[in-house]
Formats: sequence, structure tokens, C-alpha cells
Amino acid sequence: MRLNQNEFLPSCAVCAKATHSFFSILDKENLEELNLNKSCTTFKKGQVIFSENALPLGLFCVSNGKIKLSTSGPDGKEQILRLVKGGDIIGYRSLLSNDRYHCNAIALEDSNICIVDKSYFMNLAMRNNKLCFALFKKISDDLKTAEDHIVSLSQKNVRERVAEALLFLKATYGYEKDGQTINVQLSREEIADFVGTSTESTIRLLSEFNTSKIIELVGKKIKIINYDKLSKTANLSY
Amino acid sequence: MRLNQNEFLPSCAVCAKATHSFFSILDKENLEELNLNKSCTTFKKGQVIFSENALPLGLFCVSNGKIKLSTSGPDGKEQILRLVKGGDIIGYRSLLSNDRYHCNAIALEDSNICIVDKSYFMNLAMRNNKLCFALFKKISDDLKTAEDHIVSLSQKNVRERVAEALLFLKATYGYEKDGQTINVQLSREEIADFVGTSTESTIRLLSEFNTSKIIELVGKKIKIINYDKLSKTANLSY
DNA sequence: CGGTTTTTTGACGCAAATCAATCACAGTGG
DNA sequence: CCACTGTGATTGATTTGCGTCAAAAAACCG
Repeated sequence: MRLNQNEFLPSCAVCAKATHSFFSILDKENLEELNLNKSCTTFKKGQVIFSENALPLGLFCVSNGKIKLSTSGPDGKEQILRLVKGGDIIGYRSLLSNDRYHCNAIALEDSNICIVDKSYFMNLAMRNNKLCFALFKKISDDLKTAEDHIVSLSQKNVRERVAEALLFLKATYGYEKDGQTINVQLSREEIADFVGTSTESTIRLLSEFNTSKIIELVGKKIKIINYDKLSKTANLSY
Repeated sequence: MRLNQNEFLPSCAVCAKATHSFFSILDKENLEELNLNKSCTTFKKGQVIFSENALPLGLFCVSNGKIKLSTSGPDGKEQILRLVKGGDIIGYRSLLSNDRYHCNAIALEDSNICIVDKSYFMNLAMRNNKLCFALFKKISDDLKTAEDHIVSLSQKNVRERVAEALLFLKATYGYEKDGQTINVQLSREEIADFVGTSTESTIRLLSEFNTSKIIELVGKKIKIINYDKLSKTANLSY
């Protein structure tokens, strides 16, 4: 039978096994229960999943796809705060602190996303210590990442930050099958909005890295040719 | 009787009532239990409470005093990440994510600090939903603050950021009895290390604000004379 | 007090933002 | 199928905010 309304209807158990997802820590029983308390949707590239100041109705679990979390600064300029991949959860900060969203979540490519009922999820988190710990771990890691970003923005120049951003993209999304193309497509402006610089500076530095054979630009795709040199350019502190 | 070894020996119940502390959410019973699982120390100004890469042995609860959490960047320059006051807890991120510290905690003034046993605390957090929620709330707020900081660093100029930092100091530590002196003493360098700029730029901007009657500099103390103008200068997005 | 640290002021140069124009392209419709 | 249009990418020219260096002044301290 063909489903028209909702062609994307995975089971949590299957999903947790296939991708190494946030919910992989749950046992079979809990996954089946979770399965009954979710609904699934597909978001097209560019679609808004949730927006700043809205109230959270549930937890979003990205089955597959790529998402950016961004906010707009004092003069309306976009700032990309987090980048999300399949298996990740989003919207959990607002849920846990009983707050409104302070980010926009926008699909970077077509993405399948499940929404877990808010009160069910909160209840589950409170009675399942493993899940509770995983949430603490998740939010702690996000805090660590954010604070690393602060140090970069404070202390590094744009060249170092652009190099660092490429390493970050690689670390988050990995390579394509060829083993050197970063597996995500961002516009130059999006890279700039993540790095905290202008689009023009980003372009100039990317083409400089291209010229010096550190990376290779193939359309919008970026290949990392010399990872070590890129690391050195990024002036990492870790 | 006079205590020589440890003159600072408060009861958690008294502390929770006096200052509005993180543990104020606990009931009497739990506070008494907590009281039995802590030890207290005084840290002199400048003393290190814990340092980067060390393993957490417990949760620090600041009874009174002021603390900076900082890390050192790629070239060894200090970056102040969080500012902490009496009633706050510190070191909880590493505890919750079972990680090493990634900050240094240093006393900005003489501070009384209690250390709660690690496994006792983790256990308490897991069986007390209220505490668990409070921890989620706490870490969520820290993440929100960090992400706001990212937006500032990315999109604001130094003037705006210095103004914002003064507002932040006021929001965190409040005023002294006179109702306009910010109740914390930081060196110009420390302000710079928080704002993400050079000491000289910080000094120049502070004296500019002083000249234009937005603030008043009295030694190291800073008075806010014109709060509205300071807010406008900070170009807040919230 | 003498010595050290912190703060302040001044001069200078550069990294990076801004402004402006062109190029490349992907859709779209006639 | 090709001109048309809009969007993103690129390159160049110009300006400037801010970091850096240097030195004086003030504050701190044993």
C-alpha cells in the first residue's frame, strides 16, 4: 500500500539501530513505547522546522537530513549556532528549561524528522536514568562546543576561524564516499554566518586555501586535500 | 568556641534560606542530608578552585563570593567564560557529562565554597526530580548565555560589546548600596578577556563612556550613570 | 620608599569590513 | 531553444576599527 499523507513512517527501533541515534541508548521496550508517541514529517530544504520565540510542543528527532540552528542578531543578521545531523535531537533545550525556542531550525536538505510528544518525553526522561544522563551529556557537549566557539571568536583571526569551521564541518558531517569531500552543502553566506565574518572574507579565504592546495573547491562542494595543513591553519588549542 | 581549622561551617538549610541559592528548591529533609555530605573551604582572592583538565571530585556550591570561570585560548590568552556569584553552583557540567573540567575556576574575591560529594550528588539528582529539573534549567540557561555571547562576538563591534559587558556585570552582581556602583571588581584586563578585545581598547572605551557621562569611573569601581544610554550603546537584540 | 604591576595615552599599521561591479549559474517563460 | 531574470559567487578598490607597540603615569605593596 502506498501512503500519500505520510510516506515516511519508520520504527524507532529500526531507526535507533540503523543510524547511531540519540535514542540508541534505549532498550527495545522503551523504543516501542517511544514509537507510539511520535509523529513523522518530511521537511524540504529551506523549510522552517521551528522558529525563535515559539513554544515547544515536542522533541524533534532527526531521522535523516541536516539542520541548521540559527538566530538573528541585533541588526537582523543570521548567526548559525549549531549544525545538526541524522540521529541528533533538536529543540530539547527549550523543552528542558520550559522556555520558548531561541533559535530557528531550518532544513539544510530534505530531512525526515519525528516529533515526540512533549509530556511523554519529559515523563520518560524523568523515569529513565539512562535517558536522563544522555540528555545531560548532550546539553553539556553543546555547552562545551558553544564555549569553544566563544574562545575562537574572541581570540582567533578570520583565517583561523574559517579553517576551523571546515574542520568542524568535517567532524560533524564526515566525508562523502570519495573520502575527502565534506558531506554538507552550505552557501558561502552560511559559512560566513557560522564563522562570524563577511561573505566576501569567507570567499577570499576559501580561494586562498584552494590556491595553496589545502582544499579544493568543486562547485559548492569542498574537498579537504591537506588535513594537517588545515589543522595548522586553524591554530587549534585542543 | 573558636574554630581554627575551618571557621566557615554553615548549614545548608540556613544557607539556602539566606541567599537564594541553587539548592533552595530542596526541602528541609534533603538539605539536612546534603549538609552531611559536604565539606567547606574558604578560597582567597586569586586562588584556584579547580583547573582545566582536572577530574571533578564533587560539586562546588558557592556560599558567598565571586568566581570567574575561564579557559586559555590557543595562544595562552585567558578567556573568561562565566561569572559566578554566591548561591550558584560550579563544576556541574563536567560532573554531569562525566568529563574533565575544561575551565579554570578562580576566586575574584575571598569566597566560601562547599564541596558536595560527587556520587552522593549524582545519586540525589537522579532520585529527586526537582533537583534534576533545576539542573536542566541551570545548564540550559548557561547554554543560552553562551550562545548570546557568540552572537555578540560575531556581530557586534567592541564598543557595543564593552557596553553589553557592563550591563551583564550589573545583571549578574547587581549594585552596591549606593544603587549605581556595579558590585564587582574586575581588572581592565579581565573585562577585556571577557569581552574578547584588548586591554587598551577596553580602557579607551571605558574612558569614552566616562567622558560622555554614561558611566563614572571611581578607581576600579564602575558606576552606571545613564542606564538607558548604556543599553542603547550595547545595541541589545533582546 | 624603590620596585613591580596596572592603567592610561599616543602613534601606527594592518586585517577585515564595506562598497561596488562583474561573473556564473539555474530557472522560467515566450 | 534561447533570451531574461534573479540569486549567489567572485574579484577589486577603498576605508576604518581595532590590535599592537611603546612609553608615561598611577596605583599597589612588601
